[in-house]
Amino acid sequence: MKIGYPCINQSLDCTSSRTFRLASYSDERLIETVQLNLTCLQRILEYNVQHGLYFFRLTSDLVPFASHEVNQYNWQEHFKEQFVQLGNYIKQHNMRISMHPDQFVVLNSPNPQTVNNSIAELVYQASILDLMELDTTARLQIHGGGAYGDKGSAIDRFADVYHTRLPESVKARLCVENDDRTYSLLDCLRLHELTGMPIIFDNLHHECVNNGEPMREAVEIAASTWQPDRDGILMMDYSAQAPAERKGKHVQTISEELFHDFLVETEGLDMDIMLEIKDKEASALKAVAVAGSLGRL
DNA sequence: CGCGGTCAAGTGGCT
DNA sequence: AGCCACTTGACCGCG
Repeated sequence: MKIGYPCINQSLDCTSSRTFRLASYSDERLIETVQLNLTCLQRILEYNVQHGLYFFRLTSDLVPFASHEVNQYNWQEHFKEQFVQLGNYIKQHNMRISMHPDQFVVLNSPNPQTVNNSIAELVYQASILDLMELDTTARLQIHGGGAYGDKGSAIDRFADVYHTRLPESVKARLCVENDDRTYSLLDCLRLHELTGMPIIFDNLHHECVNNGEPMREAVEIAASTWQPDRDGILMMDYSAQAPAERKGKHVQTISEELFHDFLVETEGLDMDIMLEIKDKEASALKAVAVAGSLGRL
């Protein structure tokens, strides 16, 4: 079991998510920003290794405007060697990597431009993992998208785009995550049947939207969609409901007791856990301690 | 130099 | 009807 956190490290004085306004775009600004982001990413990875955190989500902002037409610069070639070096470090330390394209990536949108933009963004994010020469256990996670009043049709449209529009580089890494209002675990299972994509499981979203599956059974269902030799073991996002906040809002800091209970409930199941908790690596470190005390690491 | 409005992109639920 | 939340705030103009 590997434990990690997404995108941002709050203990270091750098960010790998630097960007700039579209109006400020220039190739020079791009090169400068990507250089800062990659340098910081290396520092974050080193921090993670030093602290036993072997799962990490790369920010979508590593290369600003990477899928926007304003950016025609061949950053892939310019930073080729640095991506290889980062990938080597990741592989040397046996780290697991994911990326999570943001809410604008919607493969089943009725708007063709939205679909085109979404595919371009997926191609960009897959290319980051390819440039790092990571195997297909490094994944891209997206949600099912909208329902548009007819979820069955939306699911079919997703599968059609998957088969007819996505390049192999994306299909090799894509997985679908149950969300907190539209696509339940069973909806994702339908997408899995139609495409072969594994399902990345989110426990908090499952608490928000489900079809009655107990937590352990839900984890088992999601895990069964992963082919370990090709996809790696189950990836999951773990969070807990922020008390007295709207449904689905993530807590500020981990409850070690709740996390302990979750691990007990899923005893014997192998998975990598991404902590979607506001205070980032602080909670991840506590989670590592809890998992270690249960002999799960 | 710090504050705060705004930023490429979508969707749906809540107030 | 508008706001908010979402994997993650950061940029930049203005006072």
